[in-house]
Amino acid sequence: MKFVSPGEAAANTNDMSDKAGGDLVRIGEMAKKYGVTLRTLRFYEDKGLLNPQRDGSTRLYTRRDKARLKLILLGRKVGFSLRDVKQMMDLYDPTGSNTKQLRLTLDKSEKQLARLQKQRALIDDAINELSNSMAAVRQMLTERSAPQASVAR
Amino acid sequence: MKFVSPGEAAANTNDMSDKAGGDLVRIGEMAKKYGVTLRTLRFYEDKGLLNPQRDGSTRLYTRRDKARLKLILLGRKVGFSLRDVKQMMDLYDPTGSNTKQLRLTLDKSEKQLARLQKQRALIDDAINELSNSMAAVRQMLTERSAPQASVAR
DNA sequence: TATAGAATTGACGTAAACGTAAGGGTGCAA
DNA sequence: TTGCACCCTTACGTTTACGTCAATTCTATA
Repeated sequence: MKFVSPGEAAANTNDMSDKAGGDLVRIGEMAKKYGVTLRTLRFYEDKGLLNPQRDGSTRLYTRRDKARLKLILLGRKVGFSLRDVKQMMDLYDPTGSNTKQLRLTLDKSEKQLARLQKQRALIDDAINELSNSMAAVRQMLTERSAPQASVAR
Repeated sequence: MKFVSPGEAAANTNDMSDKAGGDLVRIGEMAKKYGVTLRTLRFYEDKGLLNPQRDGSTRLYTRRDKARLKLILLGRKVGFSLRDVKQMMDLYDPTGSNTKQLRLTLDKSEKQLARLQKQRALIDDAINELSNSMAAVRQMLTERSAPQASVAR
């Protein structure tokens, strides 16, 4: 059974033969499309974040999987753990207002935002400290005619 | 053989009986003084970052060890790996201008500074993205009378 | 002297998100 | 038929800086 020959895959328009939304892609194309490795996609699946169909043993990713992957990548970008992402996504219910999901997401987001701001503060701190000691080191290098070392004493 | 009774340890002024600089402290006090665990101190020693004297099997930290620990903690704070810290400290030579050490330190520092700035940029990015999606989620929560979910589709 | 408070050396465990083989299958073009 | 290009599962390895026992010993003090 054939789905998309690797060559013409990019030229794939809208087939829409399948009710669930056509354009099934295999793992290689999926990976290329989103800049991740095959291992990553399989890993996400293993962790319950993705659930592609199968043709025999071959994974086939649908539009839905792509949407989920986008969310995962966004989550990862803003610093959520995969566990968090999973928790939030698991609450998604196509029928319903998803209030719980949204609330949880908002809650986690607030906490994550706080973490990020803290991290930024730490990094700013580190940058300052580092800049200071760099200045000191430069000092010592320029006046290294006077042999007093004061770094490791 | 007794060194410092845990109680009066804090009231320890300058003994200076030993040529190498007195005020030897054991690991417990050392840890308390610098806010690290015993495990950490032993770990640093294991990695060749510290080299306390011994009284039998008991570690005794000198002024020199304290200075080194301070450096380690500073390095850690600005994001150096322990390996980096060790490399830099290993070049320290009490007799000499330490030009090599200083150059290496400066070199590593520049790279680390670049990494920190990159990280800050990433975090700023993340903060922005997160803020945006939070706004979107809030939107959806306020207008959740209209049951169109658009998060996980 | 009994006991509590330090210290010691091992040595396995942890976290996160994959990397990296190893070994094997399928389909298609030359 | 050979040879790629893909795909699969299983499973150990990686990284960093320690955490967490476990079993034992030392020492000071009441």
